[in-house]
Amino acid sequence: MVTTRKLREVPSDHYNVFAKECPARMVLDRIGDKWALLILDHLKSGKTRFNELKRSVGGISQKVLSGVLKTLERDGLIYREVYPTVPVTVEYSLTPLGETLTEAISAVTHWAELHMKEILSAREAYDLKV
Amino acid sequence: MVTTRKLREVPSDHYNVFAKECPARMVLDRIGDKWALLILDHLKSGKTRFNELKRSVGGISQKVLSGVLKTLERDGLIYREVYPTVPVTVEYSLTPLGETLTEAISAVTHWAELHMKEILSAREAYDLKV
DNA sequence: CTGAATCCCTGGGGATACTG
DNA sequence: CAGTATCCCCAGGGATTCAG
Repeated sequence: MVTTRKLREVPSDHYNVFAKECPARMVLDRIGDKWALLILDHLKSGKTRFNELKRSVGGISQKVLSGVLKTLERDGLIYREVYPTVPVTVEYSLTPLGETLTEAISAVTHWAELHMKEILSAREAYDLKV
Repeated sequence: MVTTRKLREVPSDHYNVFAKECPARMVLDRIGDKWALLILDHLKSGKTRFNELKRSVGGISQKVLSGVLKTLERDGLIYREVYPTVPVTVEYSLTPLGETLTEAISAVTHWAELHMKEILSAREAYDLKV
């Protein structure tokens, strides 16, 4: 989620990108945070349980993991299945919608891999000048 | 930029997604924030000056705008051209690299427009159950 | 006009302890 | 096991002012 303090006056003649109705904003808010993409990526390899996810993502706190999972579930991107074993078992997995999203995202990650070096060298060049 | 407090122990047997070398992380950090995508999008329509950008984006402070522009320039995604007029004129525009990125991103924004309704109705359904 | 410098406040998210 | 509840810290970013 992106931080917005007060959301002051937004010129009314201009498409309000903060509105829920802005699709790009909506998706970016979902995948732009520190963890969501990673979780989605791990779920591509199949159903995964909470602690399993926690371990494989690495370095995420329980609070944050459960929070991210909740919003992803709310948006219909992942399933959450509870099995009444003892102790309880919960499995997360991608919904069809979630799968199409990971495919769309792969365009960006692919771009990233392809152009990483250019970015890195651009940074070097920039830092030298400064 | 994503917030990371201390970057504790990350299991060493696991690909460190926080490392600069993780391309996805790098790009997401660049476009995942509140403004970068918007700016990139506005720049698709051609060279734009600072205040022009500020107005058309709407609601962004000068400090933040100049900050985002700086990191985008540093990563080789936008050009910054200074004309020694008086008062000074500065024009920003996409580099070829920046253009390819906006194209990659469009896969996601297109997905967003396509599936927005599904997400919205998933939210409604979820909120009813809770 | 284009920023840089300052001050301030908020909420994301880390650590830890506790439940069903 | 799978979370919830608390506390706390700090970087992002808003508002405002100053400068080349």
